[in-house]
Amino acid sequence: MENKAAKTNRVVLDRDAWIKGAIAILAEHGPERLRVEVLAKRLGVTKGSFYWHFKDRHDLQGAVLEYWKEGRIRDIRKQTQAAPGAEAEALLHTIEVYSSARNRKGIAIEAAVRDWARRDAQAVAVVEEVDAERLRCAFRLFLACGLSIEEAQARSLLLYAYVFGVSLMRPGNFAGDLASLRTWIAAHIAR
Amino acid sequence: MENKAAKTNRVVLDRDAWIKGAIAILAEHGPERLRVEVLAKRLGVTKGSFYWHFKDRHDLQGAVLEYWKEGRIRDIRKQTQAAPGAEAEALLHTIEVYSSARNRKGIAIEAAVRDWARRDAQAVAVVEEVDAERLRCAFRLFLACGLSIEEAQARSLLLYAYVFGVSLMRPGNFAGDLASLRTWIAAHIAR
DNA sequence: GCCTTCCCATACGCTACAGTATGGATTGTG
DNA sequence: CACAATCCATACTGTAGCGTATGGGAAGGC
Repeated sequence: MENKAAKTNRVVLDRDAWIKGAIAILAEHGPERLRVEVLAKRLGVTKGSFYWHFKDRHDLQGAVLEYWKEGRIRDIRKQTQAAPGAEAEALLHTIEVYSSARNRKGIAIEAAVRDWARRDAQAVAVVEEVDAERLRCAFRLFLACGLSIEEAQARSLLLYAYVFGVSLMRPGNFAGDLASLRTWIAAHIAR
Repeated sequence: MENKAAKTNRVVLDRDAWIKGAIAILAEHGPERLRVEVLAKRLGVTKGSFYWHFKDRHDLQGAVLEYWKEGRIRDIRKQTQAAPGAEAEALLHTIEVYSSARNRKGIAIEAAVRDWARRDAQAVAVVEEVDAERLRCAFRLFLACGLSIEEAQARSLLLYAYVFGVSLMRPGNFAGDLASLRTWIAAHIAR
């Protein structure tokens, strides 16, 4: 028979599908709520399937962290690559991309992993690697803009910390025109 | 008998003791791990005591949030009060106090509450009130330094976001002399 | 067609907690 | 001393979730 996928609708998953589902739960409910049975129900299977693909819950957690780390490192490298002479623009672009709220799910995952890292050594290691890579990328851009090593370090740390801060706070009704504030700040950091 | 408190060592608690114990758990293990029985064991009693002081777990959570909010608002007002002409110093002092890692437990609680606010409406309200008050306090200082309303808003947002960011990331071995970087950044924000 | 491999379902025991019911001990008050 | 109020312990039910054991259906190799 050539038409096979018609009748039973049997769901067949691979490790990657489990990891992506796990990350969705991570974004919505945090690392503490990442439960095997809940995830299985979300994917339309039972946990009998889970324990085929993973040794236990901890196995899944490690895979999720690794997956997230790879993606973040790929992303920051892509965002900060700049043609010679265009480093200043790349800096502003990076600030814009990472501090804007349009990437809501990404920010939620980021916050969840960071929260996770307050109680799990493996998560700590992953977060530190990602932090280090992002700082290096920003640092290189500032250096290419002609700044001294010290100032490049200081500005990249300021940039990174600021971007994190805004993503975690709730400016609410503090200022009428938040966008123009952001523009001012980005210029002040990157100048 | 006049000497009574000798034998049984009976532990007697009030609502406040439960709240403080709850905050300790919050700092160490996060809001998700704030469980009635665990807290009771930590305090050396059973949950029979808990349900005398509190209606249920949610009742405790609300009390914890309220307690935290009051403390944070008191603290930021105290830290940002400045004699006329000393506002610039007060700004640097505020940055120093809130971004230094010496207040580790306070930062842990802060992070836990903020994490909590990603899933609980009541926590959201509390965090927003605290954020607003802190932004107002910084804003007033910048205004007193002679800045325009717009720039005062931008700088207070930058200050606040930066302070948050550093408290949540792990600079690790990024820079040799982190302290001097911080000094540079503080000056750059407050200047 | 048959058998092995792959992938998932079902059923089970176990632990951690939330909340309730009830009784016991201590303290204050007349 | 008697008695009520206060505060905690014990025992119970019910739910959520982890991990395991085992069986069953689907797909491909022979």
